[in-house]
Amino acid sequence: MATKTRENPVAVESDSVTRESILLGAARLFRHHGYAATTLREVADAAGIKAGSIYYHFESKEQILAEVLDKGILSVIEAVRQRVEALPPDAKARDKLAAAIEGHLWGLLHHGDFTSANIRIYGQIPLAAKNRHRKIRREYADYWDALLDEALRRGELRPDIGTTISRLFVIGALNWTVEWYNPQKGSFEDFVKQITTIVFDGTFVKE
Amino acid sequence: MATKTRENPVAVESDSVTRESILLGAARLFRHHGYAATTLREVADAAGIKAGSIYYHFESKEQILAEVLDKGILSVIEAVRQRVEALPPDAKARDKLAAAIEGHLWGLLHHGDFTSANIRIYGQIPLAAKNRHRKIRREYADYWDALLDEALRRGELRPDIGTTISRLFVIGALNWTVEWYNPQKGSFEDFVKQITTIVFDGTFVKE
DNA sequence: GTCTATACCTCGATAGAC
DNA sequence: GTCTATCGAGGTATAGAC
Repeated sequence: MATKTRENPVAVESDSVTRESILLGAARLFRHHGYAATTLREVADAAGIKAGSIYYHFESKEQILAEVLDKGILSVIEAVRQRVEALPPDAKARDKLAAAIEGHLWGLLHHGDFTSANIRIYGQIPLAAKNRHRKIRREYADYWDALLDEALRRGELRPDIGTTISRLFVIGALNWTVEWYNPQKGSFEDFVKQITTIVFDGTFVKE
Repeated sequence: MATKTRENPVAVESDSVTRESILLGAARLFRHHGYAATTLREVADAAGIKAGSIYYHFESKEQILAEVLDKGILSVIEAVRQRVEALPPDAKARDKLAAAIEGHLWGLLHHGDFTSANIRIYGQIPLAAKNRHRKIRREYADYWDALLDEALRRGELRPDIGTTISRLFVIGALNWTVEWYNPQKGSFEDFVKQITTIVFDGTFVKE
């Protein structure tokens, strides 16, 4: 991930170890206590420094929030894109969506502090932070809508359910798994398989 | 809802208008800003009184939190029980679960500030508050597990997916609808029908 | 039952030494 | 690059008048 704060011509690197450590600690604290309840003294503590030192790396608490939110959604987007684009363009919609689901779950669950923080606190952050983050969320939603529209055109998706409601329901359901997924109760692969089955074919047996 | 703070023999009524107004305002503020970020001055403002006056009705901010959380989940539990128990005991599992889904969505979406506050902030509240609220959550989960187990025994539910994972996935997905449901885009009945279809039979057409 | 006034605490952020 | 010290603002909660 390249920095946004400086624009050096060569080898951009504001990613010091301390900086990353601040972000990770902040993500974990935001996830479990919320944004407002998390103090910069706690964040500093988690990173092994004192509160004042944070301001060498970040301009404000809100800037930390912005980067935590971005890291969360970008983890997911990157994993999804990677898997979907590995398929041939004419692959079946079912296979593309399965790849998207697997990618979404992988990014979500392998960066749990960032993704859970994003999901949990997005509805509660200052309006300015929300506005800044809205665009990337919109882009990710559009990506899914395109996948679902394609599936609908090919006759693979139920025509009696709108693609918008499908997308909202499915992404919401997937996102919430970060609240209850337990890696000790079976492999990630099995988990993905079960979730994908429910999303595609439901919980009931076919008649 | 009867009060918990007093135990009068007859006609328990600590539910003054002001008290209810404080709870509703607090629920809305908790929902949109989180628990820690919400100040008692704001809660008082929403109720049309001054901050100090809150302490005539509540012992502390945490007591307000506890009552908001309870109201949220109890709205849902009551609606679900009502609908399921209106069916004959030998009704098909599919019908019982449809009733449970409809009840869950009804309670959830008709008390949005309380239910959304509950869902959004549960992961972020002080540990003491979490411990106090855990029991009722467990009871509601057990209720669903019993419904799903019955459906499985009757051969209506997919045997290749555990009832625990089904319950976690379905309740999580239903809960998240409070974040995006828009009553202006179609009737509640249609909404329930579409959600129920996805949960039972999935998003794809049957082969 | 609600008010005003205030005690006491902790927050985000800044300044300047090292 | 991190520290200590501190500012001003705003938090929960309490006390006592009305």
